Amino acid sequence: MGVNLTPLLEPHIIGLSELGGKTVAVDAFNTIYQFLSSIRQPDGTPLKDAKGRVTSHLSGILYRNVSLVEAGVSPVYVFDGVPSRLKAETLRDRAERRTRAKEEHEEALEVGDMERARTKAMQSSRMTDDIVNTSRDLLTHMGIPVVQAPGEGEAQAAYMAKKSDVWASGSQDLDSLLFGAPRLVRNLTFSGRRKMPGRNQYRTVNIEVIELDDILSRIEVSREQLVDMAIMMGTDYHPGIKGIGPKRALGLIKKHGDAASALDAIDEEIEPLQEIRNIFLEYEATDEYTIKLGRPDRGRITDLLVEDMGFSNSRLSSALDRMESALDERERRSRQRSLDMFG
DNA sequence: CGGCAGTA
DNA sequence: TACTGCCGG
Repeated sequence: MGVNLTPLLEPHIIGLSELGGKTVAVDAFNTIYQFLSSIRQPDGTPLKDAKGRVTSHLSGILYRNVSLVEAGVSPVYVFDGVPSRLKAETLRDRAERRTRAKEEHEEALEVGDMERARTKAMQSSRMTDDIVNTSRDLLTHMGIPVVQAPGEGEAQAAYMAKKSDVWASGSQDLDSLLFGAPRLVRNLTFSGRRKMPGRNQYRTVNIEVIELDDILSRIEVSREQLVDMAIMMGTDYHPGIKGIGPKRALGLIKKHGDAASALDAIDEEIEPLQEIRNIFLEYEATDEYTIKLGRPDRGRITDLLVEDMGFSNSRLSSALDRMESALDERERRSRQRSLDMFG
Protein backbone atom coordinates (compact mmCIF):
# COMPACT_ATOMS: atom_id res chain seq x y z
CA MET A 1 0.00 0.00 0.00
CA GLY A 2 1.47 3.28 -1.08
CA VAL A 3 5.08 4.29 -1.31
CA ASN A 4 7.80 4.47 1.29
CA LEU A 5 8.86 8.07 1.01
CA THR A 6 8.71 8.55 4.76
CA PRO A 7 12.39 9.47 5.25
CA LEU A 8 11.98 12.29 2.74
CA LEU A 9 9.07 13.92 4.52
CA GLU A 10 9.00 16.77 6.95
CA PRO A 11 5.38 16.80 8.04
CA HIS A 12 4.00 19.97 9.52
CA ILE A 13 1.88 19.19 12.56
CA ILE A 14 -1.33 21.17 12.88
CA GLY A 15 -4.42 21.21 15.08
CA LEU A 16 -7.87 20.40 13.76
CA SER A 17 -8.91 24.03 14.18
CA GLU A 18 -6.34 25.05 11.55
CA LEU A 19 -8.37 23.10 9.00
CA GLY A 20 -11.43 25.25 9.70
CA GLY A 21 -12.89 26.71 6.51
CA LYS A 22 -10.90 24.26 4.36
CA THR A 23 -12.17 21.62 1.94
CA VAL A 24 -10.39 18.28 1.88
CA ALA A 25 -10.75 15.55 -0.78
CA VAL A 26 -10.70 12.42 1.34
CA ASP A 27 -9.65 9.04 -0.07
CA ALA A 28 -12.85 7.12 0.72
CA PHE A 29 -11.44 3.58 0.47
CA ASN A 30 -8.50 4.47 2.65
CA THR A 31 -10.78 5.93 5.31
CA ILE A 32 -13.33 3.11 5.21
CA TYR A 33 -10.58 0.55 5.46
CA GLN A 34 -9.21 2.24 8.57
CA PHE A 35 -12.63 2.18 10.21
CA LEU A 36 -13.14 -1.45 9.27
CA SER A 37 -9.88 -2.46 10.80
CA SER A 38 -9.87 -0.32 13.92
CA ILE A 39 -13.50 -0.21 15.10
CA ARG A 40 -13.54 -3.61 16.74
CA GLN A 41 -13.97 -5.35 20.04
CA PRO A 42 -10.92 -6.56 21.97
CA ASP A 43 -11.23 -10.03 20.36
CA GLY A 44 -11.33 -8.50 16.89
CA THR A 45 -15.06 -8.75 16.18
CA PRO A 46 -16.29 -5.71 14.22
CA LEU A 47 -19.57 -3.94 15.00
CA LYS A 48 -22.43 -5.80 13.32
CA ASP A 49 -26.19 -5.46 12.98
CA ALA A 50 -28.73 -8.11 13.96
CA LYS A 51 -28.36 -9.78 10.56
CA GLY A 52 -24.62 -10.05 10.99
CA ARG A 53 -23.74 -7.28 8.53
CA VAL A 54 -20.63 -5.26 9.44
CA THR A 55 -21.43 -1.71 10.57
CA SER A 56 -18.05 -0.45 11.87
CA HIS A 57 -17.52 1.72 8.81
CA LEU A 58 -20.91 3.43 9.25
CA SER A 59 -20.19 4.31 12.85
CA GLY A 60 -16.82 5.74 11.84
CA ILE A 61 -18.20 7.71 8.91
CA LEU A 62 -21.04 9.18 10.96
CA TYR A 63 -19.05 10.42 13.94
CA ARG A 64 -15.95 11.50 12.06
CA ASN A 65 -17.87 13.64 9.62
CA VAL A 66 -19.99 15.23 12.31
CA SER A 67 -16.75 16.21 14.04
CA LEU A 68 -15.18 17.46 10.81
CA VAL A 69 -18.18 19.65 10.08
CA GLU A 70 -18.12 20.93 13.66
CA ALA A 71 -14.48 21.85 13.21
CA GLY A 72 -15.43 23.86 10.13
CA VAL A 73 -13.93 21.38 7.66
CA SER A 74 -15.75 20.50 4.43
CA PRO A 75 -14.97 16.93 3.46
CA VAL A 76 -15.46 15.51 -0.04
CA TYR A 77 -15.15 11.74 -0.39
CA VAL A 78 -13.46 10.33 -3.47
CA PHE A 79 -14.20 6.71 -4.34
CA ASP A 80 -11.89 4.49 -6.39
CA GLY A 81 -12.93 3.51 -9.90
CA VAL A 82 -11.29 0.84 -12.01
CA PRO A 83 -7.74 0.00 -10.96
CA SER A 84 -4.92 -0.25 -13.50
CA ARG A 85 -4.33 -3.76 -14.75
CA LEU A 86 -0.79 -3.34 -13.47
CA LYS A 87 -2.19 -3.38 -9.94
CA ALA A 88 -3.59 -6.90 -10.29
CA GLU A 89 -0.65 -8.62 -8.65
CA THR A 90 -0.68 -6.27 -5.67
CA LEU A 91 -4.40 -6.80 -5.22
CA ARG A 92 -3.93 -10.57 -5.39
CA ASP A 93 -1.18 -10.39 -2.76
CA ARG A 94 -3.40 -8.37 -0.45
CA ALA A 95 -6.30 -10.80 -0.84
CA GLU A 96 -3.97 -13.67 -0.01
CA ARG A 97 -2.63 -11.88 3.07
CA ARG A 98 -6.16 -11.22 4.29
CA THR A 99 -7.08 -14.88 3.92
CA ARG A 100 -4.02 -15.92 5.91
CA ALA A 101 -4.77 -13.30 8.58
CA LYS A 102 -8.30 -14.65 8.90
CA GLU A 103 -6.99 -18.16 9.55
CA GLU A 104 -4.50 -16.83 12.09
CA HIS A 105 -7.30 -14.87 13.75
CA GLU A 106 -9.26 -18.07 14.30
CA GLU A 107 -6.19 -19.87 15.61
CA ALA A 108 -5.49 -17.06 18.07
CA LEU A 109 -9.10 -17.16 19.28
CA GLU A 110 -8.82 -20.90 19.98
CA VAL A 111 -5.68 -20.38 22.01
CA GLY A 112 -7.31 -17.42 23.76
CA ASP A 113 -4.67 -14.92 22.64
CA MET A 114 -6.95 -11.90 22.36
CA GLU A 115 -4.24 -9.40 21.51
CA ARG A 116 -3.11 -11.45 18.54
CA ALA A 117 -6.72 -12.19 17.62
CA ARG A 118 -7.46 -8.48 17.36
CA THR A 119 -4.35 -7.73 15.30
CA LYS A 120 -5.10 -10.57 12.89
CA ALA A 121 -8.75 -9.59 12.60
CA MET A 122 -7.66 -6.05 11.71
CA GLN A 123 -5.40 -7.42 8.98
CA SER A 124 -8.21 -9.56 7.61
CA SER A 125 -10.58 -6.61 7.00
CA ARG A 126 -12.29 -6.96 3.65
CA MET A 127 -14.10 -4.25 1.73
CA THR A 128 -17.24 -5.73 0.20
CA ASP A 129 -19.60 -4.11 -2.30
CA ASP A 130 -22.14 -3.78 0.48
CA ILE A 131 -19.65 -1.86 2.63
CA VAL A 132 -18.83 0.50 -0.24
CA ASN A 133 -22.50 1.03 -1.10
CA THR A 134 -23.69 1.68 2.45
CA SER A 135 -20.78 4.10 2.93
CA ARG A 136 -21.73 6.03 -0.18
CA ASP A 137 -25.38 6.07 0.88
CA LEU A 138 -24.65 7.36 4.36
CA LEU A 139 -22.33 10.10 3.09
CA THR A 140 -24.93 11.18 0.53
CA HIS A 141 -27.71 11.23 3.13
CA MET A 142 -25.47 13.32 5.36
CA GLY A 143 -25.08 15.92 2.60
CA ILE A 144 -21.39 15.17 2.16
CA PRO A 145 -20.27 15.27 -1.48
CA VAL A 146 -19.15 12.01 -3.05
CA VAL A 147 -16.97 11.86 -6.17
CA GLN A 148 -16.59 8.79 -8.35
CA ALA A 149 -13.05 8.62 -9.71
CA PRO A 150 -12.53 6.99 -13.10
CA GLY A 151 -9.35 5.34 -11.79
CA GLU A 152 -7.46 5.73 -8.53
CA GLY A 153 -9.24 7.81 -5.91
CA GLU A 154 -5.92 9.35 -4.88
CA ALA A 155 -5.38 10.53 -8.45
CA GLN A 156 -8.79 12.19 -8.56
CA ALA A 157 -8.18 13.81 -5.17
CA ALA A 158 -4.81 15.09 -6.39
CA TYR A 159 -6.44 16.52 -9.51
CA MET A 160 -8.97 18.41 -7.41
CA ALA A 161 -6.26 19.75 -5.13
CA LYS A 162 -4.11 20.77 -8.09
CA LYS A 163 -7.05 22.77 -9.46
CA SER A 164 -7.51 24.38 -6.02
CA ASP A 165 -11.07 23.10 -5.83
CA VAL A 166 -9.98 21.57 -2.53
CA TRP A 167 -7.26 22.71 -0.16
CA ALA A 168 -5.67 19.29 0.23
CA SER A 169 -5.95 15.61 -0.42
CA GLY A 170 -6.64 13.49 2.68
CA SER A 171 -5.17 9.99 2.99
CA GLN A 172 -2.72 7.96 5.01
CA ASP A 173 -0.95 6.94 1.82
CA LEU A 174 1.53 9.21 0.11
CA ASP A 175 0.49 8.36 -3.45
CA SER A 176 -1.55 11.49 -3.99
CA LEU A 177 1.71 13.47 -3.79
CA LEU A 178 3.03 11.43 -6.72
CA PHE A 179 -0.24 12.15 -8.51
CA GLY A 180 0.62 15.81 -8.03
CA ALA A 181 -1.44 16.91 -5.05
CA PRO A 182 0.28 20.07 -3.79
CA ARG A 183 -0.77 19.26 -0.23
CA LEU A 184 -1.62 16.10 1.71
CA VAL A 185 -3.31 15.77 5.11
CA ARG A 186 -2.60 12.63 7.11
CA ASN A 187 -4.19 11.41 10.35
CA LEU A 188 -7.36 13.40 9.86
CA THR A 189 -8.61 12.28 13.26
CA PHE A 190 -9.52 13.77 16.61
CA SER A 191 -8.35 11.74 19.54
CA GLY A 192 -4.86 13.07 20.19
CA ARG A 193 -3.95 10.02 22.25
CA ARG A 194 -4.65 6.43 21.28
CA LYS A 195 -4.03 3.30 23.32
CA MET A 196 -1.64 0.86 21.66
CA PRO A 197 -2.54 -2.83 21.07
CA GLY A 198 -1.71 -4.62 24.28
CA ARG A 199 0.26 -2.73 26.91
CA ASN A 200 -0.54 0.37 28.87
CA GLN A 201 1.27 2.39 26.24
CA TYR A 202 -0.12 5.37 24.41
CA ARG A 203 0.85 6.94 21.14
CA THR A 204 0.06 10.49 20.11
CA VAL A 205 -1.59 10.90 16.74
CA ASN A 206 -1.09 14.30 15.18
CA ILE A 207 -2.67 15.74 12.08
CA GLU A 208 0.14 16.17 9.56
CA VAL A 209 0.29 18.40 6.52
CA ILE A 210 2.83 17.53 3.84
CA GLU A 211 3.56 19.98 1.04
CA LEU A 212 4.76 18.51 -2.25
CA ASP A 213 6.93 21.56 -2.98
CA ASP A 214 8.64 21.17 0.39
CA ILE A 215 9.79 17.69 -0.53
CA LEU A 216 10.81 18.62 -4.05
CA SER A 217 12.81 21.68 -3.02
CA ARG A 218 14.47 19.98 -0.07
CA ILE A 219 15.80 17.04 -2.06
CA GLU A 220 16.03 19.13 -5.25
CA VAL A 221 14.19 16.92 -7.72
CA SER A 222 11.18 17.46 -9.99
CA ARG A 223 7.87 15.65 -9.46
CA GLU A 224 8.71 13.48 -12.46
CA GLN A 225 11.96 12.51 -10.75
CA LEU A 226 10.15 11.81 -7.48
CA VAL A 227 7.81 9.51 -9.38
CA ASP A 228 10.82 7.77 -10.93
CA MET A 229 12.35 7.31 -7.48
CA ALA A 230 9.12 5.79 -6.20
CA ILE A 231 8.91 3.42 -9.17
CA MET A 232 12.42 2.15 -8.51
CA MET A 233 11.63 1.69 -4.81
CA GLY A 234 8.39 -0.11 -5.58
CA THR A 235 4.76 0.93 -6.03
CA ASP A 236 1.40 -0.81 -6.24
CA TYR A 237 2.10 -1.29 -9.96
CA HIS A 238 5.52 -2.89 -9.76
CA PRO A 239 7.58 -4.29 -6.87
CA GLY A 240 10.57 -2.15 -7.83
CA ILE A 241 14.23 -3.12 -7.55
CA LYS A 242 15.41 -5.04 -4.53
CA GLY A 243 17.79 -3.02 -2.41
CA ILE A 244 16.64 0.37 -3.64
CA GLY A 245 15.18 2.49 -0.85
CA PRO A 246 14.69 6.23 -0.61
CA LYS A 247 18.38 6.98 -0.15
CA ARG A 248 19.69 4.97 -3.09
CA ALA A 249 16.81 6.05 -5.29
CA LEU A 250 17.64 9.69 -4.67
CA GLY A 251 21.33 9.09 -5.38
CA LEU A 252 20.55 7.31 -8.65
CA ILE A 253 18.13 10.00 -9.82
CA LYS A 254 20.63 12.74 -8.96
CA LYS A 255 23.35 10.98 -10.90
CA HIS A 256 21.39 9.79 -13.93
CA GLY A 257 18.45 12.18 -14.17
CA ASP A 258 15.66 9.64 -14.66
CA ALA A 259 14.72 6.05 -13.95
CA ALA A 260 15.41 4.81 -17.47
CA SER A 261 19.06 5.93 -17.40
CA ALA A 262 19.53 4.92 -13.77
CA LEU A 263 18.22 1.41 -14.37
CA ASP A 264 20.39 1.14 -17.46
CA ALA A 265 23.44 2.06 -15.42
CA ILE A 266 22.86 -0.57 -12.76
CA ASP A 267 21.78 -3.15 -15.33
CA GLU A 268 18.22 -3.51 -14.03
CA GLU A 269 14.87 -3.36 -15.76
CA ILE A 270 11.35 -2.25 -14.91
CA GLU A 271 8.62 -3.11 -17.38
CA PRO A 272 6.58 -1.32 -18.58
CA LEU A 273 8.38 1.73 -17.21
CA GLN A 274 6.69 4.40 -19.28
CA GLU A 275 3.24 2.98 -18.61
CA ILE A 276 3.87 3.04 -14.87
CA ARG A 277 5.10 6.65 -15.04
CA ASN A 278 1.96 7.56 -16.95
CA ILE A 279 -0.24 6.15 -14.19
CA PHE A 280 1.13 8.95 -12.00
CA LEU A 281 1.69 11.65 -14.61
CA GLU A 282 -0.96 11.23 -17.32
CA TYR A 283 -4.03 9.85 -15.55
CA GLU A 284 -7.67 10.53 -16.33
CA ALA A 285 -9.77 12.52 -13.85
CA THR A 286 -13.34 13.72 -13.91
CA ASP A 287 -14.72 17.25 -13.62
CA GLU A 288 -18.13 15.92 -12.67
CA TYR A 289 -18.24 16.72 -9.02
CA THR A 290 -19.50 19.20 -6.48
CA ILE A 291 -17.65 20.19 -3.35
CA LYS A 292 -20.64 21.88 -1.75
CA LEU A 293 -21.72 20.53 1.60
CA GLY A 294 -25.46 19.95 1.93
CA ARG A 295 -27.61 19.32 4.99
CA PRO A 296 -28.23 15.91 6.54
CA ASP A 297 -31.48 14.15 5.64
CA ARG A 298 -32.52 12.90 9.08
CA GLY A 299 -35.27 10.65 7.72
CA ARG A 300 -33.01 8.79 5.32
CA ILE A 301 -30.18 8.49 7.81
CA THR A 302 -32.58 7.15 10.44
CA ASP A 303 -34.01 4.65 7.95
CA LEU A 304 -30.53 3.36 7.14
CA LEU A 305 -28.89 3.38 10.55
CA VAL A 306 -31.72 2.94 13.05
CA GLU A 307 -34.44 1.04 11.17
CA ASP A 308 -32.19 -1.13 9.02
CA MET A 309 -28.98 -1.49 11.05
CA GLY A 310 -30.19 -1.12 14.62
CA PHE A 311 -28.18 1.95 15.65
CA SER A 312 -29.35 3.76 18.76
CA ASN A 313 -31.74 6.53 17.81
CA SER A 314 -30.71 8.79 20.68
CA ARG A 315 -27.01 8.54 19.82
CA LEU A 316 -27.73 9.25 16.18
CA SER A 317 -30.02 12.09 17.10
CA SER A 318 -27.45 13.87 19.22
CA ALA A 319 -24.78 13.45 16.53
CA LEU A 320 -27.09 14.96 13.93
CA ASP A 321 -28.04 17.78 16.31
CA ARG A 322 -24.36 18.64 16.58
CA MET A 323 -23.98 18.59 12.82
CA GLU A 324 -27.00 20.77 12.19
CA SER A 325 -25.97 23.33 14.80
CA ALA A 326 -22.56 23.52 13.17
CA LEU A 327 -24.14 24.05 9.75
CA ASP A 328 -26.49 26.71 11.14
CA GLU A 329 -23.51 28.46 12.66
CA ARG A 330 -21.67 28.41 9.33
CA GLU A 331 -24.65 29.87 7.57
CA ARG A 332 -25.02 32.58 10.19
CA ARG A 333 -21.39 33.54 9.72
CA SER A 334 -21.55 33.65 5.95
CA ARG A 335 -24.71 35.77 6.09
CA GLN A 336 -22.93 38.14 8.42
CA ARG A 337 -20.00 38.30 6.03
CA SER A 338 -22.13 39.33 3.07
CA LEU A 339 -23.86 41.88 5.28
CA ASP A 340 -20.46 43.36 6.15
CA MET A 341 -19.52 43.53 2.49
CA PHE A 342 -22.64 45.21 1.16
CA GLY A 343 -23.94 47.03 4.21
C1' DC B 1 -12.48 5.28 15.88
C1' DG B 2 -15.03 8.36 18.75
C1' DG B 3 -18.76 9.15 22.48
C1' DC B 4 -19.71 9.20 27.02
C1' DA B 5 -20.08 7.65 31.77
C1' DG B 6 -17.54 7.07 35.72
C1' DT B 7 -13.80 8.65 38.62
C1' DA B 8 -10.80 11.84 41.14
C1' DT C 1 -11.71 19.86 34.44
C1' DA C 2 -8.89 15.98 32.95
C1' DC C 3 -8.38 11.55 32.30
C1' DT C 4 -9.44 6.54 31.86
C1' DG C 5 -11.70 2.80 29.92
C1' DC C 6 -15.72 0.56 28.21
C1' DC C 7 -19.34 0.45 24.61
C1' DG C 8 -21.32 1.01 20.18
C1' DG C 9 -23.91 -2.64 16.42
